[in-house]
Amino acid sequence: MKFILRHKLSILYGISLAVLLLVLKWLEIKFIIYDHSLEIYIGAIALLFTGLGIWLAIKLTKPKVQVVEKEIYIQQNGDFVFNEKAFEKTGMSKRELEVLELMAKGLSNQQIADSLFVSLNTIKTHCSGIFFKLDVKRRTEAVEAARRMGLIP
Amino acid sequence: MKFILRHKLSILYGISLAVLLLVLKWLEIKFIIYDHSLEIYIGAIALLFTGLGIWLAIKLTKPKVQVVEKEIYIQQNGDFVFNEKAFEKTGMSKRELEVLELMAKGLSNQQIADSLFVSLNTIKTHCSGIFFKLDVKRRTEAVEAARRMGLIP
DNA sequence: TGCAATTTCACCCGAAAGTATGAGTGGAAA
DNA sequence: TTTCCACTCATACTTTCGGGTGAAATTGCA
Repeated sequence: MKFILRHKLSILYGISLAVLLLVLKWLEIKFIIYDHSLEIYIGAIALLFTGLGIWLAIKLTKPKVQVVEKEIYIQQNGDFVFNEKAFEKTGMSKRELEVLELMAKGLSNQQIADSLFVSLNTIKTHCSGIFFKLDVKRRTEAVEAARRMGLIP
Repeated sequence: MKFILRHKLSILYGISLAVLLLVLKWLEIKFIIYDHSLEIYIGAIALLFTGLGIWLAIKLTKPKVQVVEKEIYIQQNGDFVFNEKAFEKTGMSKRELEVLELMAKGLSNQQIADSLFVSLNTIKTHCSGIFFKLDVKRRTEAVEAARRMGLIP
């Protein structure tokens, strides 16, 4: 069933061609026309006008535009205060905090590297430092911990 | 000039018909076919396949997708309230939400699997579903998006 | 100027995450 | 009863992450 739905148009077109051939066969019997050049000629006409129809439809019909509304959720929490004390307690450097913030936004190490114009290896090093200082193992854990400590909103 | 531009399509179609007639005439001379039913038959074929072409084109042309971004503001006042509407809009299942919550706590896929007493592969499948429905690529991104939408605290 | 901390980068390797595809099961709806 | 969907699990593969280690370059401060 899936196959039929997926190839609906191909199948329909195939059927159309089959019908055309049948019509031609019928004509052959009807008029006892054995000159095959007529069949070829009719086929050419059919193709030509199919093309014409497609061209006409494309030119005449207004371009179909499907408007998709994408909702963007924006959180406005002005009540975030950076916990300076907690930050100092971790012993994190400024650069590490920068990386942590980008990490919390969901960026990959490569994206963070590109944002800060440094190499991927550098970001990895910073990550290791962050994980060590926050006493965590994974980036998601780090983000969770940092949020609880008030280092990021 | 204006007239030509305005009636471009009509003119072209007229020309097409004229060409068809000429072709028919040429055939009449060429094959000395005096049976007018053939002309009628060819005309019918032409019309039929023009229609087929139009129908095909209409069916085949994909609507251009235009994404309109709609901003939704959420005010966060201290304590967390679950955004039911946003949740329904994502189309996520209950199970996926469960996985998302554990994910946001910083658990690894294996830990989530152990918590929910299912296999690691199952969690991976759920993760893929979550990422698709939240339109993100990574777990950290998913957590960020879910938090903004008010799905998790 | 010299030292310490920070920042930068590199390489290797294993673990974890994520993709793609297919499939089986049970419950609810049509 | 059939169909649909959520949930489950699997295999195979690619990409990203993170650990370990070492080492330049830079910066800030004594």
